[in-house]
Amino acid sequence: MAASHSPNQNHLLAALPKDDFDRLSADLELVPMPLGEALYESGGRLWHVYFPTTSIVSLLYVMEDGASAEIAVVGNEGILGISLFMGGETTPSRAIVQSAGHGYRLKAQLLKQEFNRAGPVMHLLLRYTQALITQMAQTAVCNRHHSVEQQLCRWLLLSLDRLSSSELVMTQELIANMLGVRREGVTEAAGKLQRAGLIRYSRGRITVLDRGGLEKEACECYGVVKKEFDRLLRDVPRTAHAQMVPSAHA
Amino acid sequence: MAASHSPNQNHLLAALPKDDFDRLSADLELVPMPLGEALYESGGRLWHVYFPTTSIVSLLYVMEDGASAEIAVVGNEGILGISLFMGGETTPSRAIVQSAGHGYRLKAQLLKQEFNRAGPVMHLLLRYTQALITQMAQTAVCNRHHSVEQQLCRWLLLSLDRLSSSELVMTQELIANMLGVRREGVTEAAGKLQRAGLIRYSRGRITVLDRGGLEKEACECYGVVKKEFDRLLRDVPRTAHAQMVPSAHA
DNA sequence: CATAGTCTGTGCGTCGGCGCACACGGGATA
DNA sequence: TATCCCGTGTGCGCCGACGCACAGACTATG
Repeated sequence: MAASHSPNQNHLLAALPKDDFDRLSADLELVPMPLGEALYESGGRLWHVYFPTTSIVSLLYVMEDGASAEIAVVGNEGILGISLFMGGETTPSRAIVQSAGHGYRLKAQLLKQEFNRAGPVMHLLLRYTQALITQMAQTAVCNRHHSVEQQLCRWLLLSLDRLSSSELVMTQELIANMLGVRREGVTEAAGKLQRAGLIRYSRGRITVLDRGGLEKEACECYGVVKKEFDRLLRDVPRTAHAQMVPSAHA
Repeated sequence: MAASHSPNQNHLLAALPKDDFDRLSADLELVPMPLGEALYESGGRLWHVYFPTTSIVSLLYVMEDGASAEIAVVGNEGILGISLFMGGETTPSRAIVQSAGHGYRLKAQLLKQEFNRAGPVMHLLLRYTQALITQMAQTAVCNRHHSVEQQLCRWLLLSLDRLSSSELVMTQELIANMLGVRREGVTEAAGKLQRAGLIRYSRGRITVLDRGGLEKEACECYGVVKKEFDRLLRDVPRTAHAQMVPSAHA
């Protein structure tokens, strides 16, 4: 598919003031982000930051015994690699592409320079980080108190918000890994949602039929996080820079 | 007790370059932080930031139905009110004093000014925030996968690290609220630890007898977080400013 | 010393999630 | 078309945590 790509598809990039954006745009590199790719490994160095456009990436913590849990999800609203400008040179989490698509990447050094100008770019990045923190915290509470079914709803909604379509390409096994629960638990919860007419799925394709219904089934965690993202990133000007980066892809 | 107080007891303050510290020191106000006090309410505005010295504060998320969970703990290694400089004017979490003591507070406006100088103070605060993020993320995973007993051990160790003594003043009921579990669950876990000779307690006083033993019982989460804090805040110069703020307290 | 209030111990029944095992079936491949 | 594999459905037994109820036991207070 020769769909047109533009950095504007990423909300953070789109929100940059024109001159900041212009300075960076030549160095933005369009990259495909295939399902399952690991952008960062736990403890690894950060060579690039990524601005997803049509992909979704999960931040995972993996434990010694192999058990894992998603602590946040990043899509076209955000950026991957915050620990770069927060000060640690490495990231403690894994970043795994959870929904294939594209994104723009930027050399770590360049983003750092930009951040250190201490201007609008910095403040935008910090606000986004604040929103991400909220998501992590809410995930912690959700893990403590809510049922697999509620969490599945929350997770589907978070993914939906970051995609243009209402179909997710995603096996139950993968979802289980993200949520840190059993695959069978997901099967059961998903079955319930399907019988209720909220979703339909088969072999790795999930279609959301009734978004409102999902929201009612989900725990409050989804709403809290969404509201905070909206609040923190709402009043940033959606500049929508006119020019397109010469999309140097296959 | 006329114990001497000094801003140096807070690691972040102690790590400030001398001239930055000097600029702030006159505005640092020593305040008592009694057990149970709420420094921030969820959604409230931040009028001050706090640098605990001898107290410990928990960041809690409280849900609609009243259930709660601690997402991070802040003691003399840190600062409360990070959302101030991250960009949100409000904080989404409650901050409750979990262990009584003292701390220094600073008017929000002043810290913001300092942060906006975009110098060492800013970088120190961002590094600390990065460490805090790690703690939150690890808490999320811990909530998902670990038993009440393991989490209790982790929690005791985190508290211990932030106190000079090995005695915590803390009822099981309170601990249960922090961990987001049943009080009876804490009773059971604590009983087990006591029978194993790791701790001793009665009516709100917990004495840690065998720290090494606790570390063995705890899940890896404690170690991961501690290591990351050490890594991120290790190489900050512990300047230990000579002068004392005229401690204007009762 | 008596009393009240708080903190801790303990014993239920219940339930959600886990780990395991295996059956079914659609899609791709040969 | 025959075969294999992967994704999904389902049925166990098990265990940890929950909710509830109540019994000691220590402390503070008058």
